[in-house]
Amino acid sequence: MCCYRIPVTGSDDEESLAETFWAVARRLRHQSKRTLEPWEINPGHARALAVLMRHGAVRLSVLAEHLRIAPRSATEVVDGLAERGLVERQPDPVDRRATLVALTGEGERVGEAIRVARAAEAERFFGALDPADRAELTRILRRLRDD
Amino acid sequence: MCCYRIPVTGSDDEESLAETFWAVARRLRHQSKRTLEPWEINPGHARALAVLMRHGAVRLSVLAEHLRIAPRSATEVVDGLAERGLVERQPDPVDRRATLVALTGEGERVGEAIRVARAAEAERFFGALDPADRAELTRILRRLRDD
DNA sequence: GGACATTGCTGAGGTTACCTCATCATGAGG
DNA sequence: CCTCATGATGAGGTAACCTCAGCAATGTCC
Repeated sequence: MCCYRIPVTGSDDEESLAETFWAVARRLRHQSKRTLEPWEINPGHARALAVLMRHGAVRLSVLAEHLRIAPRSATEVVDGLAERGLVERQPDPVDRRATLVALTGEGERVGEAIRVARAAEAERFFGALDPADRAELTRILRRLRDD
Repeated sequence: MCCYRIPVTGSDDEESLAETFWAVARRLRHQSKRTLEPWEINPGHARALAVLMRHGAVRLSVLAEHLRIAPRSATEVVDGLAERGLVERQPDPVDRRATLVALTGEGERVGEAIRVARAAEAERFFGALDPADRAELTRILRRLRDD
């Protein structure tokens, strides 16, 4: 029943703007994953590293806030990174309940390498656009982001 | 160590194009979730409904392909939708191993309602742009999607 | 200077949305 | 027919989240 239909070409593409947007997002996400493969690190861990690179040692709860996850979940992310020797817990000197999460030397090296790889990836991805289009896209996306 | 730094303003926004893109994606995703709330349906189920709306009754394995998930996972999605009375399994007349997944009357009503709500949502979201910008965005995103 | 609520982290255990592998029935080709 | 391939699903696993309860350290208020 119903099935004299064009065979599926591989993906659902209705030509709405939103669909196109998500198709691009999917492509970018896949590329991101590939970028992270050399370090065998997942996007969540990479995000945490990025936060620590930008903000230095922070309390676990602050890290959670940045990552927009529950503090309990941040505990697990930190456990994972600590296992790989990329971060370490330190006592917070001003509040002995709290623990600071800090990058190790190795963590900084890896974090920096990932930052560079990510920048190259973005360059490759958006490099399909000429500078004018890139500027346009930036302007339009900012408007959408800022409502 | 290292912490004479600017306090966090609330979110991580480095001004790269990729970051901006993801910020927009996040906003769109949240809005989508809100759109689906009235039907207490999650994005995965909504996607399945959309596939069925577009293609009619299809084999479970074909549905899985469209959703880009494993057939076994599609079984679960269909279970969920069947529980709510939105789809039903039918024997495939040409292959008794296969089962077709078809929308029920209720499923079609809900699917259509969601389609309309989604269209309105996209209109609201991208309505921040004037028609010229919208056309620009479409053009640029298509290029990024199609490499 | 207790008493008491609050805060920061984490153990225990749950949920969701996926996955793989094994099984079972059916179908298709030699 | 016998064998191999295929479609769905049971069993069981994983990743990344969550909430709730508990413990230790802190802050507050009389």
